Amino acid sequence: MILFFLLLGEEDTSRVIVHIDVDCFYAQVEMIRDPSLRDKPLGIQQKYIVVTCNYVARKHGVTKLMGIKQAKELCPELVLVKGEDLTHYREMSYRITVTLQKFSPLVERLGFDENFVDVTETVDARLKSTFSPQLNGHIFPEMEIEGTYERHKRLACGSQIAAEMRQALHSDLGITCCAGIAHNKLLAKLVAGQHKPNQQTSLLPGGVGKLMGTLKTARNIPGIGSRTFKRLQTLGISTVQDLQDAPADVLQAEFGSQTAQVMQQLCRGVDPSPVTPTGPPQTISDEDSFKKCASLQDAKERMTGLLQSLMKRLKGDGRFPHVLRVTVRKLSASNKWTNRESRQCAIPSHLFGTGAEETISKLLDLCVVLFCKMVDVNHPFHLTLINICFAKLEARS
DNA sequence: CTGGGGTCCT
DNA sequence: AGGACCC
Repeated sequence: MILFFLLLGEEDTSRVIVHIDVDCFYAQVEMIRDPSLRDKPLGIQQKYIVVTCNYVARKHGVTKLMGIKQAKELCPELVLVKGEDLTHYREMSYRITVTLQKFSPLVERLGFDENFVDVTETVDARLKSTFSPQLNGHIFPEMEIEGTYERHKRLACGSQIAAEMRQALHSDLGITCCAGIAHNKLLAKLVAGQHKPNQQTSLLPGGVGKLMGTLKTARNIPGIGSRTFKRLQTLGISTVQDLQDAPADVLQAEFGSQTAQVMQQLCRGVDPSPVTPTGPPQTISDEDSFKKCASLQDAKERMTGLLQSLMKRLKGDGRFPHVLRVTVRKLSASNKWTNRESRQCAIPSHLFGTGAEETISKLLDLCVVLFCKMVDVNHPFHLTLINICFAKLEARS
């Protein structure tokens, strides 16, 4: 059956994908830790930025990634909680993924607060009983007639499973979220945003065109980032409709045939990418940004702090890293982005044989070597960020 | 006065 | 080692 679609160059619409998107994640974690924050406007602060805020704060016009100063102007009573230490968020994030894994082993994480779950097999199993599920939650596009979803049993079944997932997250962890249910990852993610917060939306296959039409520009298509969007604008392409109408040869000339084809599929709501189970992290990193770091002594103190925190996380992970990477950001008049430099080296396995103190001291020596490959410490320098990353994590050898 | 993370590809 | 993308 699937072969038949593929041979005709058509899409497989038989999958059922659920996208789970936690409501204002960091703010929820802090409200769980301190319930007295629930009815107050709450912002999570990293350096000078409100990275996210609860819905009480949003009513006052506070938004994600807003400067502290502007947020306080809009909402003088805004309560700010520092969120630079991600420990609690990371822990809750993995608890959420583990809870979802009870419904299907096919769970893919996207950042700390989103998960894709492929529930196709669960749907197939449930539909073998004669039971016919009712659709749970909102539907897109909205329709007047209820109960006409007989053709969409699989979607309705998926929406029941999504409701069960959301119930489990709420009763087990106290977390509320949105869910989107559709036949691929792109559409599940996009439709999840239709009704917020703490609601779920299912996409009828006939609503794909309309859903894609709700996007303001092609930049809002996941997978089309700022860089690609600028190149599209160069070609006079800005809206999703522009992209749908763009001649294939124009896109191929700018991006190459593979990228062009993926973009043409995405803008039509076509996304064959599988839900790839995420597993344990590939890297463990810790970073700090600051106004100024201008001496090797200062850098060593900061790197020691990062290493201490990383060693604790490594203990919880159980694996050992075989690569160490140090990244710095140098102060530069123009682009604050992309001006990061990194150097990496192998970690001798014997380094983790002794006590933690000794290990940290030897890792710091390696960090300093890497650091000095990027920064000439005999001349004045001005750094605004240091990152240390453990990579090639393996079971130990 | 734009975080602190992550992924994969080139 | 850097660059794109995601949150």
